[in-house]
Amino acid sequence: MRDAVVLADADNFFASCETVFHPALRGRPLVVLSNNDGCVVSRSAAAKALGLANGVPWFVIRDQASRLGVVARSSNYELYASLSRRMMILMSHFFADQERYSIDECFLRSSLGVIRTRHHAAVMRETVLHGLGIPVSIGIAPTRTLAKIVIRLAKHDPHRGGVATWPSCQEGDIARATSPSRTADDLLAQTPIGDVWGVGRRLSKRLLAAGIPDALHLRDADPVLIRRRHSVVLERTVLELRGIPCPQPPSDASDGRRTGRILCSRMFSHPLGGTDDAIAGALSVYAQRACTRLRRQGSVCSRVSAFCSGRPRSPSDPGAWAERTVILDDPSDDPLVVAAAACGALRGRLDPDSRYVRAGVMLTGLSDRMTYDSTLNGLGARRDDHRLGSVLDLVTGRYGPSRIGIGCAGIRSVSRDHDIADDWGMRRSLLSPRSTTHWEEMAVVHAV
DNA sequence: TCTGGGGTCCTAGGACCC
DNA sequence: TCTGGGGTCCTAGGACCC
Repeated sequence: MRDAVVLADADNFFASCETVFHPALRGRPLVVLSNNDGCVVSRSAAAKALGLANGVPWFVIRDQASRLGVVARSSNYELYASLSRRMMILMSHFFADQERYSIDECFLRSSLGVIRTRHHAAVMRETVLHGLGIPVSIGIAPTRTLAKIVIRLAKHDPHRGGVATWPSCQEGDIARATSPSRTADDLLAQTPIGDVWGVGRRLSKRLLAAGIPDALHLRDADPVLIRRRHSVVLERTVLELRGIPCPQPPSDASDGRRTGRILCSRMFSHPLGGTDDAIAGALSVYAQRACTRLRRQGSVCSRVSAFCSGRPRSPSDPGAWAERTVILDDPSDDPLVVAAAACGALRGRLDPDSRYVRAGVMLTGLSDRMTYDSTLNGLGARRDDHRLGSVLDLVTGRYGPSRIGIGCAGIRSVSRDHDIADDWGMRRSLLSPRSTTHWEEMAVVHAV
């Protein structure tokens, strides 16, 4: 008997999280906004029913939305990350080999057979709904790509109770999913090519032009030809659509798993001039955050890149852009070293007449700290810096990111609706309480 | 006036090595 | 005069994901 892929994906995750401690919001049109309250990134079912789209700038629809009684919230990352962790832990008890694919979805593996897998999945869904208040949809299929397709039925067909299984393996073994099935073909034919997992805008245009308008046509395309004309990635998608699993390496970096590079970048709450000291302050803060992630995954970096970009003034104007990479003499995870490198990288390279709207720090050339420490270079490098980083981590973990910092990122004023600084930091004017991560914002329950 | 952030993999091409 | 071949590693850029 073949194993089944179980895909669990929270419904409208950010919007659902907002209702957990505010049950009065349930059923109401609700949108969650990106950083700086920029654009819509999550919508409740009622907001979707009103025709509000994802990705729309908030200032464009604000008036219309308030007329329609839509509630808006700033992104409350602390709350979402905390609820995500709890949701993942709950689900990890039901099936093997959980892989957290993103903040709101995970893949699991079941060898229980189709009927028991469905039952188990339904219990898992109820457990998360009642234990956490987050609705989750579940797709069961022989491969990830098919699970991604069938989960749409779970989300949109209310008769399915939030769980959908790939047609043709309803009753029997998951392996039978590879045998021909009218309903499976119908489902593939109803899936536009751009909705297939791994096919983005560019690729779907090319495939449409090549006479492949939907998932069914892609499944029946010649894999060799697809590989030659497109890529080995798309060839794998063809095989997965045929029910043949093509394993992918784990992609998730949470829980300290290693990633290949670390990027920390943000838009400013308002444009900053090229001579503004605040830019160095921002780079220093981002460098320290990046170092925290670096230490969490037990790595050191050998390259520090800093960049700063301006807003285009016209469609033909690419906007101001400054970027430089510094190579460290000794790979490091020391916030002092990395912040100095990031700030130094752009010193004197910013245009005084330009207005900048975003800055970022990227760490690359990552290697395992223990392995590096044991090399000849590592033995020669100063290693007494670990303690500073660890202390920063401890203080930040306990008192929040605004209470301690080095250099330009030193003591800053603290306000709830500005992430770190009162000048350039993220604007979050519609932030809900961070009920699970901040004592002073804990939910209050009244007994009557 | 205002439009997110952080990852992944693949490919091509150059440097380098034996 | 004639000037190899096969491998690895690294990087930049493109496409995609949530």
